[in-house]
Amino acid sequence: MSDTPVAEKSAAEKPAHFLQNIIKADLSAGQTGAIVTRFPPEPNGYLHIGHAKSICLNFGLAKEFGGQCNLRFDDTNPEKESEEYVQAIKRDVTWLGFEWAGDIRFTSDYFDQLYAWALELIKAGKAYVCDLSPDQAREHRGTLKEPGKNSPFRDRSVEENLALFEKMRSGELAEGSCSLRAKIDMAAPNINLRDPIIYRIKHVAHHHTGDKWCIYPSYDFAHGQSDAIEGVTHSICTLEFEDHRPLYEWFVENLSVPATPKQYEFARLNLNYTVTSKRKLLQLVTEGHVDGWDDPRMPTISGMRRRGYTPASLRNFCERIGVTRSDSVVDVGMLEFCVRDDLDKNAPRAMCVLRPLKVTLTNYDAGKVETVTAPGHPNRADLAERELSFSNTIFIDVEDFREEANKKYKRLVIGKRVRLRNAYVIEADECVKDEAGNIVEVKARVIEDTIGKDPADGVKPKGVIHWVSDHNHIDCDVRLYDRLFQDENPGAGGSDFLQGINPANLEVLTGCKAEPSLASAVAETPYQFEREGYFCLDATYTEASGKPVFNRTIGLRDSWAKISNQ
RNA sequence: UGGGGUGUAGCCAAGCGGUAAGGCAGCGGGUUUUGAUCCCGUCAUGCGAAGGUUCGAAUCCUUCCACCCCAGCCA
Repeated sequence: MSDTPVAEKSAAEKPAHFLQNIIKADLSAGQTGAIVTRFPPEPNGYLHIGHAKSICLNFGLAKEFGGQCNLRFDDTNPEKESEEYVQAIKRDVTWLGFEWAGDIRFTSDYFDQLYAWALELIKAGKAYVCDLSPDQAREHRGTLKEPGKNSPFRDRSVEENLALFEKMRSGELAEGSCSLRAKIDMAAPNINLRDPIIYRIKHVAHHHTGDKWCIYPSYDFAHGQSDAIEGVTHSICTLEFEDHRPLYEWFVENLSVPATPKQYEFARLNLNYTVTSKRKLLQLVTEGHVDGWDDPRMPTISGMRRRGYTPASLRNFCERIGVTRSDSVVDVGMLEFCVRDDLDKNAPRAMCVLRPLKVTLTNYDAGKVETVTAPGHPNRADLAERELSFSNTIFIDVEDFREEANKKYKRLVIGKRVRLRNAYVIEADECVKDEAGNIVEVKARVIEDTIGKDPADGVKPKGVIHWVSDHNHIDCDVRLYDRLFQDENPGAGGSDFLQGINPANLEVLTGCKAEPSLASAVAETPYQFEREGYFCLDATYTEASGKPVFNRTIGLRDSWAKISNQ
């Protein structure tokens, strides 16, 4: 699946989006040689589905146009960042199927150069050390409608600024006591141009540079220059950075950078019934609403991987939703379609009875065991067949038996026949109940010579159900995941997004019975449990419980649910 | 008129002056040893609104409306 056994549709017929058009134009105008893009996450959390869109875009564009895409950690704020996140991000990008050009890059690798450029700005009279406190700086900044006021420290001499900046660097000054600002225009209608802070004091160790620095460049001062250092031609980010573009360009124009990268913005991905803000995801983890960043209910890449989503399905999803500049909210149904689409084509089939009901086949010899073979996939001859043991005691799902039912119900009913998938047709005679009236066993008969053929008497079964034999099966637990949120837009209108959590987002089933082929299941590799959905062995819970635990990736499309609910 | 953006079906999205692609969802039907898959059909007299230009406008012009982003020493 991750390596696309069934080819992903080529994008040949898909119309080009605006970034592809821009690149085509740049290329044909000789505007650029091979393009260079970059995926620049800050290592302050785990990657989620929204990042997947950015990853597919940046790496996809580089691949499509024969260029390269770098992986750069935008690590300018050590307070929130950590090595754990760096490792998780690398793993996720790789898992998604992408390979970055050369070594991993860190913005912090450029701190020396960035510092030199700050000096350059000071010497050119284009930056100054400002002693305003954060609160005072805010007051001077003005508002959205009113211009700001110049800082009283704006006209310090180059020499004084140089000396002060050196004091900032050497650690003599306290955090917040001053900052380095670019001297642009306090009356600019674009607030980002009102003398933005480009270096601040943080007496914090950095996960990558250790204690070397106690001043750190801001995002704005680091990003464009880092792009220039790496020769990035097309620096693609999300719409909220649109207002930063003039500043991005200001630095590129006013500094002796080796290249002139250009910034382009696209609309970030929004998915209904889920949240993708790092703050909210972090809260779900820290408050224990889920079991961790890789909980299968999380929209993180690691969560989706553990859930059984495949790299190809995620890539296909990102391809289908398109790339535009208009805000939109994609229906999760679209994601679910892509997951099912890939899994249906590639997942081997197996049978697993989630809620077992014993069926005794009264006309089948008690000691007899027959081996029946079943295809690995209904239309994939390349997937290995599996062997099933058929005996006189089997299990079917409680949902697949009723004492009586109308014609719409195509499963086992007393006096009626049903096909056991890959095996015999059986007919139910009676059921046994406990004192509480619960059905605990069904007694049925096997219709002779019906493996691979219809009953000789011409009475065909109405439906097909799955089963597992008592003689040979494995016991397992199954976790049925549903959407984490029941609200389409959790937290809408300023409400607490946690109120939108779906209380039924997980149902743990114990005592499930799976066919023997599942004993060799490998974690995170998908199976279709026929008539139930797609499942994969969990990567974490297995060892703890002693029994294998299967995660439901997603159920099959279920038109029966519509019929039975009406 | 603070600045910057965006409006095409329930959702995503093509279209760039020649008479509204495609996908998801939905609906109807067919095949089927998975109520799955697959296949067929159907789904905008309409492009945020109103005017205007034109033989012809989603595409050009004007005005208006709605929504999103920006006032971290976060990214």
